[in-house]
Amino acid sequence: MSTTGRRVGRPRAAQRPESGLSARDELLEAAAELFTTRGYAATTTRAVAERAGMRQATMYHYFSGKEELLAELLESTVTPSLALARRLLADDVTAPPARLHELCRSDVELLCGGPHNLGGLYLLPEVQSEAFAGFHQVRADLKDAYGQLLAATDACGVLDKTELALRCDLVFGLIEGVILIRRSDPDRTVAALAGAMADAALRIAGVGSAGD
Amino acid sequence: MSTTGRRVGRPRAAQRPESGLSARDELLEAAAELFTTRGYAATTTRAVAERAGMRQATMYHYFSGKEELLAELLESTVTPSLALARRLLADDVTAPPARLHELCRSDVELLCGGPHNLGGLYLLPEVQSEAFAGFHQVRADLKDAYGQLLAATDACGVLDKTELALRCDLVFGLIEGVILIRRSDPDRTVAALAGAMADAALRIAGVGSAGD
DNA sequence: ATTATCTATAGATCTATAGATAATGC
DNA sequence: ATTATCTATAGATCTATAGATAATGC
Repeated sequence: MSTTGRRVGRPRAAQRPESGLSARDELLEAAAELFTTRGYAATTTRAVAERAGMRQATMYHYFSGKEELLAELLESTVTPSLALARRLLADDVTAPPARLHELCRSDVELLCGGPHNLGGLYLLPEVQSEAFAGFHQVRADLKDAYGQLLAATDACGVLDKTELALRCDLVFGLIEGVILIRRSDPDRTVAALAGAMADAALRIAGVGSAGD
Repeated sequence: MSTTGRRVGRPRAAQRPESGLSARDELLEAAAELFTTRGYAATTTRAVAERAGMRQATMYHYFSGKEELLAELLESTVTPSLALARRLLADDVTAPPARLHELCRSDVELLCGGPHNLGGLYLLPEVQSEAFAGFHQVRADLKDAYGQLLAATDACGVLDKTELALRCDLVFGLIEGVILIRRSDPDRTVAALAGAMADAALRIAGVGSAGD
């Protein structure tokens, strides 16, 4: 029974109060802050490790390098959204527009939720590389879910395939655009913004009431 | 009268066909490509210079460093839009919704126009630094112009100040979001997208016809 | 003389590995 | 014995400057 936080292994050189996180999570947390504020390439492995409370070389005990840190952070931004989208797709009780609204709303909340505008990581040019195929796959699945809900929303089948794809791009772009809004105006009330964006998404989808 | 391209100064080590651009513009062009595809911090001064056809040290004859290159590229993405916005604000013939529509449409065209998704540079975390105050000022002015056109569009004065500010954020966010759309789907027909986004912007503004 | 370029390089990094060390666990 | 950490460092950069050089201009 370890009452104090004494752990296996050589003690750290710079002792700090216990964060409660595992060393691995301390590194992810540090990387999230530094990558989002200074940029990925501009952040050194030393900066990440030291902010996490350990020496540079120790990082390699947990990650093979910066790239692995980024890949893990990226996936954490889309995985919860995809899980929600799958739940909403399976829901055959709620009307499609309400489900689309809910997906948009929660997605905005998730993207704005954490302390570090993690969504902004996806804007890094480096992310286009194939090293992040896992992330791109999850994101593509998420977008596909948007497309399915959009199609369901257009119950009468007014829109053809091309038009649906265009609206999907617009809605998905609007929602991901919240990353830019959050960046230029970080102290916004998230709940209000999320609701307004979901309303806007429905208007773009073509089911918004004319004068709400 | 110089029929050949013989110029003052020591000749370049690696001779290439005349690009027609000044050395300064060759550097900006090279930087635009590399910054947008590989990222700012990941791009070395050597990479920029060599792609522009000169040696690394020569770059310092034209720019004080990478930062100055980025600052100049950034401003080039918003200055034309602001000029257009000012023209539209001064136009007292065209109806406000049509002017807002035109601003959105051209803005999308400008952001998607060049060969290099230059708008994407604005997503770089480094840009938040004060070194780019000039760019941020122009962008703020542009957003302000959007706000004024939006207010004019709401002729009856249905929306209060807060609601107008929110819609301005949404519209501006939607338009800038085209950067993300372009990145994930680079081969899109720009004209169609620009029209669709301008339509979507008007719907968000609250003046879209219900069933178009 | 002026200019645009070059070559060379000092100094400052940064990454990733090798190998030592100081805990706990058995 | 196992583990988490440390220290030290080789090798590979990258930036920015100093100073030389090869054109044109007068």
